[in-house]
Amino acid sequence: MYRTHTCGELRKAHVKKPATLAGWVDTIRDHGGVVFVDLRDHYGITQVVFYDDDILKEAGKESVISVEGVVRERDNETVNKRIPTGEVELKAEKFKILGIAERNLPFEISESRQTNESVRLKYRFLDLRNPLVQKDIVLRSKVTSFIRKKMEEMGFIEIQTPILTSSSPEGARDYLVPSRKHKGMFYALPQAPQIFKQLLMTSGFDKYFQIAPCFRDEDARADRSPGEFYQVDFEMAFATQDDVFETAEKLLYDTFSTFSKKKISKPPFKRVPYSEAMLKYGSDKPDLRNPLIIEDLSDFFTDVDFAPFKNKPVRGIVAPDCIKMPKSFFENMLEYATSIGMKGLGYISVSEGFEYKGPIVKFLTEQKQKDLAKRLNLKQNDVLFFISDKAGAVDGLAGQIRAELGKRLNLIDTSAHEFCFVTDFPMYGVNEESGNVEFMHNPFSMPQGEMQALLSKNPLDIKAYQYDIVCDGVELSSGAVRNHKPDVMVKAFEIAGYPKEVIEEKFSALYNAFKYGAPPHAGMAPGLDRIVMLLTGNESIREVVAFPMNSNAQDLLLGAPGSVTERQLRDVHIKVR
RNA sequence: GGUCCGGUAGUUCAGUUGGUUAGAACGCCAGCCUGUCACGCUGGAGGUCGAGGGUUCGAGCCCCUUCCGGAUCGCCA
Repeated sequence: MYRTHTCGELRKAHVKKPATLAGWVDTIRDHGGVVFVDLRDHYGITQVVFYDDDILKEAGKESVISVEGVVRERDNETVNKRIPTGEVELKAEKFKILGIAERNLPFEISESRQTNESVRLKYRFLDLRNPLVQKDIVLRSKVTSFIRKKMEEMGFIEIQTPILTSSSPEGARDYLVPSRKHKGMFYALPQAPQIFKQLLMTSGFDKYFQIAPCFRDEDARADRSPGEFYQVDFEMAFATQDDVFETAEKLLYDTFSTFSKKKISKPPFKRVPYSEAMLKYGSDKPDLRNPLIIEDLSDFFTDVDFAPFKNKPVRGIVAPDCIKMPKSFFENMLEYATSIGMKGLGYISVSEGFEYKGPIVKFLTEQKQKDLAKRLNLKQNDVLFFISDKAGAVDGLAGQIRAELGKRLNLIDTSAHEFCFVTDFPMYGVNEESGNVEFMHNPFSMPQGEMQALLSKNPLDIKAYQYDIVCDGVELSSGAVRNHKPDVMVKAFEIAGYPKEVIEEKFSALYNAFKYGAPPHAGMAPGLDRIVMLLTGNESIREVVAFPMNSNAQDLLLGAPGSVTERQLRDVHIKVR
């Protein structure tokens, strides 16, 4: 028998009883004649006492041992209040080495999080021994299990969809798998189970979900794994956008309030139309914990003789109490503005006695100053920042300034999680290079107004039943009410410049299925990795993945991607140039 | 593919204006130590300063090329 108890288990009640523990040697404190060993396993740490200081010569730190002994109460002065087992210790009588560890570890286990990431990933099995690293993976498991139960409670059934499939209508680059039996043909790994879940709806399943692996061959970011990630993918038949929102609210509110100590925004989550999000927050994934709001001041400057702003899109952000900030704050903000491509960052500060100061003031008449104060409800000690650029860029820049001001002025309430739905995404947009009308997002979303809108409206004015769920400025997922009507689909594609044949060829499965009677359906797919990332407060998504690839899409532990044999290549009819 | 930041001991980092034998902490090794809990004390080993080239009497430091890592834009819901 390797153990009778785990290393997190022994308490005062076990005193004087025999026990056998097994685990990793965490630290050794050798006092000559008495040796203290912290023995660590998945469940915790227990102190083991040896009275022979030669006994551990063989097994150094991180070796795996099994120790038989008697549980003993610790003296008052020697109780360790920092660990749950700290009131007792195991007096060792016999021990066995189960797995010896090399002496020169690549890093100290307890400090692995401070170690260079490529070293951590190469020795991920050691990194994961760090309880602080392991606990995030454990939390992920609990969250996954909770979500599964929650979805089932709400009447969803989990169905696995194929991993070896063909390309899906998402816009990313596919991972391709060459076919052995069909020379020159390829499978694709699913970017999402999009088509399959819509086919399930057409097949008569009512509420589907899946903790689904998704594969996209695109570059990584801090909050985006390269290659693969998991979505809580769900779809509902006979459902409206509001039905989906209600489900998402229940799922996310319950999950977050169960696993986070922070304040969670209560359902119903705020609905922010896309156009409003872009104007007020300068982003389609606004962080609502940031109280700053962007104001459109373009019309205000039409009669002001200041060339950089006159007849240009102008945005303003009022930063309360910002006047107290030192000169360096304004210099640093200007530096930041320049670094994101702005030509400058004008501002007006409202100092004592409502006196306006700042580089822009001299261009404003007294009346204009009054108008501005009234319009923006300016208060003493406010600073008003101006952002101006061409129409396509100004919102994004204002959004970045808003985020940066929020951060530097410490305005973001980090004790809360704020959810919102961004709704009413435009169906179409204009490609800046070609000038052509294109699908802005998923081409399979239902246009608002359906056929009538497609026939009568300017394509650029047509909105889609397409939405995102955003938490703290992190996009968790997008979703949509799907277009389940073949004729509307044909027309929608026609507007984006695709003939009917394109649908028939590239998306034949869905198109054909819908010809045999499809229910209206809608869904979304919150990213599991991002949910866990928010819940654990990690900046990097790699902290919540057991075996993540590095940002260059390599698995440093197993060595993927790696080369294969000539034979393997021949089997799948591949010749590498 | 572009931009920015970085690469010095096993790990995390310091390294002055270009100037003697490149340092610290932790880890490792040896010795001492019977109540520590990140034990302590004494001593020791450990370096292709990412690689290549250049400037110079002299390069960790300056220049060029290149490789690697991270962030970010493009890309991606």
